[in-house]
Amino acid sequence: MTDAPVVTRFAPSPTGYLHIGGARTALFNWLYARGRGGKFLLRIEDTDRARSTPEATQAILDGLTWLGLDWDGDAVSQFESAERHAEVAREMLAAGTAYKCFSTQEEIEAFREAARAEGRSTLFRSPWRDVADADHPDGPYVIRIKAPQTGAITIKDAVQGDVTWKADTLDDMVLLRSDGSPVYMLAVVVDDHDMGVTHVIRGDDHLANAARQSMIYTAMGWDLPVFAHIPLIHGPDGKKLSKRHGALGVMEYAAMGYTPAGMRNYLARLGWSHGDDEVFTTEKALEWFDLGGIGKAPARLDFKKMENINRHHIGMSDSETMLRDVQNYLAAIGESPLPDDKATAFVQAFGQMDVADKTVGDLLGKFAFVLDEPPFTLDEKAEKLLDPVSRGILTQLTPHLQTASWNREELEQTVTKFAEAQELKFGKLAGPLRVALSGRAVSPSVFDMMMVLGRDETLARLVAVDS
RNA sequence: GCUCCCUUCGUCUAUCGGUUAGGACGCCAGGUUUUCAACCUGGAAAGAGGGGUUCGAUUCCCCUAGGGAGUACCA
Repeated sequence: MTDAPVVTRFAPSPTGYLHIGGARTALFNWLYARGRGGKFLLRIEDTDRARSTPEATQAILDGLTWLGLDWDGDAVSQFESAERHAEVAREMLAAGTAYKCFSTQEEIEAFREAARAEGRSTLFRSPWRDVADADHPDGPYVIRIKAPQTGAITIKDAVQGDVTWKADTLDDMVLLRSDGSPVYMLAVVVDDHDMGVTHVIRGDDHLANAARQSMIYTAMGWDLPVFAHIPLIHGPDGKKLSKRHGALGVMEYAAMGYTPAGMRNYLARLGWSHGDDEVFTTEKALEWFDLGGIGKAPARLDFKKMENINRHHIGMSDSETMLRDVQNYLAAIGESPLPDDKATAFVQAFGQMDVADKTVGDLLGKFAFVLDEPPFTLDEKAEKLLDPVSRGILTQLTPHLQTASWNREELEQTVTKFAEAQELKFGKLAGPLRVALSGRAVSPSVFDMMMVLGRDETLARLVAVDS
């Protein structure tokens, strides 16, 4: 490892929400930089004016924020540096590493068609590459790089290893369009250089671009960053991610009840490994993450595993974090947040109980007994459990609880003894008791609920079912 | 078409020339239980195919097949 401070960046195009693949790319960059005391920058690649929207930019920022990935400084707009990009193209022109090309798009298209028809390479060879200024016509032109025509270009990739292209398979790409606007390939390189980016960690759909980009670095005499092209994420069916199966925005994952901590863990584990470690905190990920642990093959999304990881994180979560996740979850599904009193009740209850659910939604269901207001409306199952006979039995149980001291051991003893005295299996008693306390047929342990509810509320709920 | 990348249980992965190929999710069986879940025990389950190199290949090389990406005056 180098001693120079690490600078990474995440550079999304603001054409939609932050999807799961982008989120993972951002996470890898964040982990790498933050784990080494470096900087994590954000650059919005908004040079495609037609497709870029401020709403999308905001959605991406929101997604990153929800995931817990913070960036250094303000997100910068690539479009705003257009003048600087053009300046570099002109510098290259002056240095002779680029040239003006007056071929029209029609000419180029015609060339390519002919080449295709004859089975030749479709790489365009501009006739203007070596034409002297004096012989230039007075018309629109693009600036093209003078790509090397012999030899080979090798980029060292931290994930893919050395990747080599023969020079004759690379063409003189356009740097500056005829309207004077920079092309993406130029913009990224200039921005990455100007921002001091030391490590470019991005999807491997950019691997081929790296060869082209390296020519610009070389032409300008700039140091190349370390490249790390990570494989894309595929849907559960192994196909490229699409809206049909999981190319959802991260906020939709929030709405499904995944927590940021769970997502970070799952996403980190998808395509990266640290031995056999599966469930780990973000602190550990920061400590362990490195480029060498990234795999080369694309990984599929597995919701079952994601749920499992999420469950562990809900189990590990502290109350305050869990409350924040709950509030974000409610916002994501379009419901109003818990009001203060319920939030407090939730925090208290969560702190007292040892719970772990797959999703925040499931968790909330578990805490319905503390969040819902009695009297409860019972569903069919609950109604069945709380039949008149059961109500009568609960009424007999109440006085025993009245005199019990309120700790879990004694409560268990009291209830168990009572059941024995009534010649009832404990399960027979637990059912009605559960319904009385929670209004539902499914709930946490009845003793957990009694402890959380406290004596007064517990007794009140028992009395309420006495009819 | 051309260029480049990828390929270990169903899935995510470990292994960095010598292992009974390990773990996790999921699945199956059994156990536990106070509902749901969880939990415990056990089990089935993998090196795409073919050639090399080597005393020895999952591991290194080549070919094939199958995936993927790029090939723009898009990003």
